[in-house]
Amino acid sequence: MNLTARTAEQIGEALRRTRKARGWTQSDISARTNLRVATISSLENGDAGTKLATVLAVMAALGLEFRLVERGGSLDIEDIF
Amino acid sequence: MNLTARTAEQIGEALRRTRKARGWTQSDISARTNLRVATISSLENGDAGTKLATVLAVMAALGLEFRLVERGGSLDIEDIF
DNA sequence: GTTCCTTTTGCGGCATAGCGTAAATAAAAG
DNA sequence: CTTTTATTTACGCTATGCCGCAAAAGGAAC
Repeated sequence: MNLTARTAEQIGEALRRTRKARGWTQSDISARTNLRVATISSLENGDAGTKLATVLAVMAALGLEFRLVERGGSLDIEDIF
Repeated sequence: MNLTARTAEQIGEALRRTRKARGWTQSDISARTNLRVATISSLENGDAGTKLATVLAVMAALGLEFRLVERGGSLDIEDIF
């Protein structure tokens, strides 16, 4: 899974793929975050107007965290081994 | 540098540290992003209401990108070598 | 002290996120 | 196919981001 993101579209895609990998629906995320399903939908579809708080809530629900890395920076160890 | 972030405060801190490491001012970022200095300030101080577009613009100006990784996930290769 | 640069805070304004609710599509299951 | 579930879109609403602009506060150097 490539979870590198420089755009809202890439973040939305990564969140949707992670959610599906967990076997969850947008409704499940909604229940865990108190965000509306419509808000999750908008985020997954790449709305750059989404608030940081919303992104972080969904990330937390999915068990994800951010790493801020240099563009073209070090590879993740799992990309090698 | 630990650039792992789960909160707006951690993202703001990481952005500020990266900016300083580049020897730049908030005004420099402002010029590169067309965001106000006040907006950069707010973001660096951990305002979770900041829009994703704003975060991404500052990240791009700093030459950074996101990686979405599992909490407690794989280490960055530079943490080993 | 003063000067200079940087960061933070405040104001009025416009644009829009996220809310509740609901309906309309889309996709999956039977 | 029909039924069920999932996702998207729309309405009116309140809250707030970001804007320009400005002033205040903080920090470093002299």
